[in-house]
Amino acid sequence: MSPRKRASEELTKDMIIQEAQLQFEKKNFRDVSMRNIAKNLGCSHGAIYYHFKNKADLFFTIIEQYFSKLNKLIDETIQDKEDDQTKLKKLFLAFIAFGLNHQSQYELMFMLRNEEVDALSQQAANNSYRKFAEAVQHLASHTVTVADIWASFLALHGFVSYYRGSVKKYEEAEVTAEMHVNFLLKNFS
Amino acid sequence: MSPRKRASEELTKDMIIQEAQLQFEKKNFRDVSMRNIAKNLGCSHGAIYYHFKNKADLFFTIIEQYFSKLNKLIDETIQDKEDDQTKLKKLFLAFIAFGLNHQSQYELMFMLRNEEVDALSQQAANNSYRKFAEAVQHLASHTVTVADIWASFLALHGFVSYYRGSVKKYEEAEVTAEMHVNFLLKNFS
DNA sequence: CTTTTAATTGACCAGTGGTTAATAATTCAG
DNA sequence: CTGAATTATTAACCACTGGTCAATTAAAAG
Repeated sequence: MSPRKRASEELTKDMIIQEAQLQFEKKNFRDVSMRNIAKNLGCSHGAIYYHFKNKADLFFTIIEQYFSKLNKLIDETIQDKEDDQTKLKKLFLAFIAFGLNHQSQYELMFMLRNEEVDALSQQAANNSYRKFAEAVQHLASHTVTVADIWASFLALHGFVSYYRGSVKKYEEAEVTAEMHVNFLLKNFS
Repeated sequence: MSPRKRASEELTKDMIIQEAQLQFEKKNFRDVSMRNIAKNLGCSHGAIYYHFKNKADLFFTIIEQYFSKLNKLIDETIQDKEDDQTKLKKLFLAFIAFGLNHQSQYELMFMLRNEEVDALSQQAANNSYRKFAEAVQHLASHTVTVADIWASFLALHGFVSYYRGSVKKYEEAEVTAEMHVNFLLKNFS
């Protein structure tokens, strides 16, 4: 009946992002469907494809904010007024907390390999890791090898990868997380 | 035309498992479709559902073998004729090698949470972990806490979780794997 | 006022896992 | 040996998925 809406009802990128983000907070990348986003926005799913190339494109746009969020988190941890050892511990725990409190996003950021937008996503992930690595280097008392930093990152990643799914929020895994981090910190003191 | 095949052409559980396994070696759980399995078997996909409750059921049947394989791997490592420290290192590397050489299977074993058959799969995973933990306990020179064993498992899991997707075979990540394991072993000597 | 451009729809494609009535081959019982 | 019960299979169907595209209409430009 109306292959174009009135100006007041027109769709914007922001509206789509907002709705997608809303659902993305409670559902996996795979469980959020373009069709359902469209339905909640009161438009056809085809309309979304006018604003975004594809699903990966839309969700990568969302994910970018979370990369920034993570980067900011790393920066903040370094600037804390505490001793380096404490800060290092906080950095590790903060990463885990981020991963477990943004599980759907973390999955897309560090677990899924998206054929399409992968290049961009990969770059952002590398960038975040670089920040992480610099922070560790800076906070570790003795000189640490890049290998050890990478190993500790993978270990944290392992924790998040495992507890996502068996836990809804970081708090539920807090105790175990601390033990995990203590294990890792033995190598940085 | 023929709602039942001649006895000689009848479908068996084994035939289905074989074909599914074949595809599962090269494709994800998600990328192997019941319909394609059926096509390659020359039957309709509905027929498979006569033999297996659903996709998860079929694939869990396959996965069971891989849990056994992993368990055997752990046992074999302990029985090696080497010093404990070497065996511990080999155990860690063997786990990584298993994960990276059976990526699709590893995903289903330790990464995906299957609503349906999850109880069984989870149990098998716990069982394998128990074996792993016992082996570590036995091989570690000093007494180690269960927390440390769990932490090291998660760290190995993190390595596999990361390198799956960026690597096709363990060999491609061998060097990095060794560094990762050395990092972990510092806590067990 | 007309033309151009931008945004939207809805039908469509090819694919997914899963269900089920109908049916034919096989097995079982008398 | 025959007829009934059982078993295995098919094909049509359901409700989804991501994605494309011609047609259409609102708005903007000339």
